[in-house]
Amino acid sequence: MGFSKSARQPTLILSAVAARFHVSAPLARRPAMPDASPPAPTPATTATALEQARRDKLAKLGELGIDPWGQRFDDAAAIAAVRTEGEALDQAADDGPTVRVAGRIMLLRNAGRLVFLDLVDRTGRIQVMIGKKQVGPEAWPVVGCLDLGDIIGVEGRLGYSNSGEMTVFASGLTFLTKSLETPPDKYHGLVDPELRQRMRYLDLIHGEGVRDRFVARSRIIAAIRQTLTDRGYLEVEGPTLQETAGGAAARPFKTHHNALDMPLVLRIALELHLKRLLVGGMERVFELGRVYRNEGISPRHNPEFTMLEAYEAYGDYGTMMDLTEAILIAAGQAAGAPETFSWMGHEVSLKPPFPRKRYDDLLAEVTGCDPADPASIATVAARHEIETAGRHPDVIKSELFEATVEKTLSGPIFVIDYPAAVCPLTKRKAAAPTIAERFELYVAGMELANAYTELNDPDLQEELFRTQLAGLPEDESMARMDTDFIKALRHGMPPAGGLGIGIDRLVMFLTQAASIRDVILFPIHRPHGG
RNA sequence: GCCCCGUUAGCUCAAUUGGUUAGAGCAUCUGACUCUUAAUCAGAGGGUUCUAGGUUCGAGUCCUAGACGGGGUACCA
Repeated sequence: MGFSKSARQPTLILSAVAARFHVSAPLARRPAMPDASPPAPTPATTATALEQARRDKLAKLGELGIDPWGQRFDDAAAIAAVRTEGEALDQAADDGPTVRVAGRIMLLRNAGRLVFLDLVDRTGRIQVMIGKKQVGPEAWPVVGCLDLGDIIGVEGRLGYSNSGEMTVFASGLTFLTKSLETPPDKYHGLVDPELRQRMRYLDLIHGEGVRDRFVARSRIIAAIRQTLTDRGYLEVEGPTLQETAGGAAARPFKTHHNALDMPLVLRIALELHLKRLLVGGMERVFELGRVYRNEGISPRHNPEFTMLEAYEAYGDYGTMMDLTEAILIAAGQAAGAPETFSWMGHEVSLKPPFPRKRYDDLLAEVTGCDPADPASIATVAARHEIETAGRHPDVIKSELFEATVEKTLSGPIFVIDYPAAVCPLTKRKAAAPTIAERFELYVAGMELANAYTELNDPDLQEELFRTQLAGLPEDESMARMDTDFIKALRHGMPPAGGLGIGIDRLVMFLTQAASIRDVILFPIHRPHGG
């Protein structure tokens, strides 16, 4: 849908002597609805009593010849820019410039024939004063129709009130949109976390720092894109509907395609298709996209979340460590995060270089076991009530690491060189085949990034898929056989480094949010029962 | 999935050991006010106490089940 010049709001005509309120297109000119039945009568309950008061004002605006749903309103300045302009003014003078702003009425203070209101737009807040004498008795009734939450445009002189508050002294007002619902408590705002998430639009208006956090999210993602494209990466889009959900260990969401009459799953990772593109000669690729995992919900897990994966031919996990550090620094700056701060009970520092520690060394430090000795690991694992019987030593080691080491990692810290058996997509160290060239970046005990020197030996990849699948339900293994992927590897994938970053967790970290739901605009919720 | 906690007016919150007609602020309505700042002042209206059962002379409060949410835990390499 495009915009046409004809839809432009007629220019406000102001007289220096007697300023008038602008009157927009009469309500009567609006096309009648096909079923021109009268508005549904509203029962006299509390809920609609509040709404009815607003509907009465809506009707009154119509009688005054004003469209309560507004039209295009051009040339409004950002309130933040107006405030900057106002800072430079002499507070005592009354010859400030005429400014034009638009926004939502957040506070309304009625002092008889004088009304003060706080107008908010995406950039800031400013006080507006409207006086009966200043606008004349004809236009004054419009002011009586204003409610908290209404959206208006205002034109007037920028100056200061007697009490020193920067103020737009209205000479013209354009009604832009009526709000039929009562806003939340004007002081406390919306507090109930359920309402805040289900009605995020209200949370964005009334919640302290909520909009800032989502602005930061947008800037973080832009900074990541910039960092990668500056390094010659191409952004691509892989399929979200797949036959086999590979690249991670998670239960997928299942769906079905009717025309093809085939089951499909939603992707759980981006990895395997991006690697196909490495085979295809796209030597530096990344994707920023949604993945879906049919798992539990927690302050750190949402069923759909945003992932970055990046692959660089001729690199390795060391290349990706440098890239990860560059991305975090750029994202931190974009979010305006301080260099050091406290988050989730951890003291964290964005000061590079981030420390790098070997997986086995951390395990030895924290648990006192000998990482090279399966018996020693099993003994310590048993003390942490980890099941050891009949399990691969690397799996026990991995569980022990998660149970003991993870929570001690304040970070950001690179944990490097993982036990190979839990890394079926990773290249082994040439000199030590039981060690995989993999790192995870931890912050506040939470995994933020995961990277490998990518396994590009098709025969080994196929073997790892098979052995990992043996005795394991497919849901529980990340090594889901993907013969098409093996076929691609057989054509030759260059040696490469690959990186995955959980964007939601990164945004949590950089905006110091306690829950993933604070950084996802519309996190999942059960429907309310009917 | 399991454990703990919560749900009272549009919003934010009270309500003694189970005891009168469930209160307050904001919001709404009526009135006053041309310099307010969560404006103020005077008055008024507004409730299926999440739902369904139960115990009791009496339930917002106790019990059972359910719904929704928050935290934890399991799962999530």
